[in-house]
Amino acid sequence: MTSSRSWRSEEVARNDRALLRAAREVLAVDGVHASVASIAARAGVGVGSLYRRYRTKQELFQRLCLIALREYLDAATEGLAMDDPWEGLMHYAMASIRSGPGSLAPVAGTFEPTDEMTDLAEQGDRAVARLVERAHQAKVLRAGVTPVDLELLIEQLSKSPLQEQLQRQGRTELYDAARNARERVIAIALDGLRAVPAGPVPGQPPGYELFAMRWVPPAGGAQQSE
Amino acid sequence: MTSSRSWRSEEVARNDRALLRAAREVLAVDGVHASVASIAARAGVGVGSLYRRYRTKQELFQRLCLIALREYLDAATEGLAMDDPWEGLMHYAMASIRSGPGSLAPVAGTFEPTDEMTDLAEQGDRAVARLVERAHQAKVLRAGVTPVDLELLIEQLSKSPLQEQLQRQGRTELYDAARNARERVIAIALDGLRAVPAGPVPGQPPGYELFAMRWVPPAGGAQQSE
DNA sequence: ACAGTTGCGGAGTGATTCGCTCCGCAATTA
DNA sequence: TAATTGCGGAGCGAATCACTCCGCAACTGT
Repeated sequence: MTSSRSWRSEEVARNDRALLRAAREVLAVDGVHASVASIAARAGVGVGSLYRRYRTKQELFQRLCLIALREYLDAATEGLAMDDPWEGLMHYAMASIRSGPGSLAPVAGTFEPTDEMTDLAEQGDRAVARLVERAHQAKVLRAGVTPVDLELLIEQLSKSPLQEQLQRQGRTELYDAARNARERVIAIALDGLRAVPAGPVPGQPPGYELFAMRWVPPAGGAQQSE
Repeated sequence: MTSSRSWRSEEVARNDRALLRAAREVLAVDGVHASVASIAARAGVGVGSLYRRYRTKQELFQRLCLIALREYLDAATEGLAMDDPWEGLMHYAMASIRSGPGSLAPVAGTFEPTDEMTDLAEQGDRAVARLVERAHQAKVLRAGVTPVDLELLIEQLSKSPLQEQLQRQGRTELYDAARNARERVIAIALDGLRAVPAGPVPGQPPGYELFAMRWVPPAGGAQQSE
């Protein structure tokens, strides 16, 4: 069961990645009530394959949190490794938003964290504190902003209600527009952290259909998962 | 349990308000899967009272959306009535965040909107467009920001993952700190819309316990609803 | 004082969905 | 061809869902 030469082990790994990605997406949309069936369906595997890898639903979520914490720490240390204080801070923020600790918020507090998890969290917090302090000393970060402010802002930006609704309704034709719009919103919000005025808003101005579509039920009838 | 000196009509109105408020809160936390039982419990009434006022769960949600749309339009027109373009814009943004159209996003698209709803939405959109245009002409709004950018930013800020988790775990002692922290985050993010640099971050710097508590399960054992 | 009215809380109900198990099957190996 | 291995998903008991119904308390008219 360890390392077999060349078998379908690569498909196994691929399935596992798909499973983790699907779990994070479904968790972001459905919250705590996310069902294992929908996770497996989104990953394109059967529930049997899910339960062969994770003995229970909670075990899968724990693994997810552990991975997110690792990405969180990595993002912070990478940011610290950068020379420019502001760029380092933004690297951390962007990566942290992307890895989505915010989307894991519904799971938080539902199980006792392992020692490894608390350890990773502490290391990450220390790195972020240094990141913030460095940016303050360079006068590029707005005065008064604390690490907690930054983390809460990141969490606030982690979710994407618009993209969630789009994928819930299966309107794939608007995915690109939604992603562009989301990047603009994130850029605007993060620029509120700047001590100096920001440049122009990046990307294309979003079309109006993104906002207008929200209230009308989907045409095709494709709702929920698959 | 119900002790009122005069006739119950005032209790009826009070129950109705509590019902609507509870519905919005539960909807924000649980999404589409919010159960009527949890809504009634949070409002402090029985499910029977809920169903006497709203024939079905969807009818309650529709009423909720209608109210949110009205508040949305009111906020925009009030903002337009103000003399200062930036203050008017911020008044709209704050009020819109508070009334929480973003927390209604999960319901959006699950039913056909009534004529009154589309009408309110169109009026509101026009008012917001004027609000944005006026702010641009006064050079107080960052160049390139469109009404859709603004609305999506507002939606992004409408949810409060931290407060949701706190109330899910029943940690009432941190409510004030969480509200303060949330106001700071909102202020920071909205300042990203400014053309000119912003002042200091309002409120007290948030304590670290707000972020540290997230991963440990609640001590008392009070979880979920009730 | 007392029958009538009104709105209340929540136990009960059938249908649905949940997490999870188990098994037939196809693909791979020897 | 026989053995092995991981796969998808039907199926299971338990839990939860939206919703109904009824006994009860608060209040009114006479």
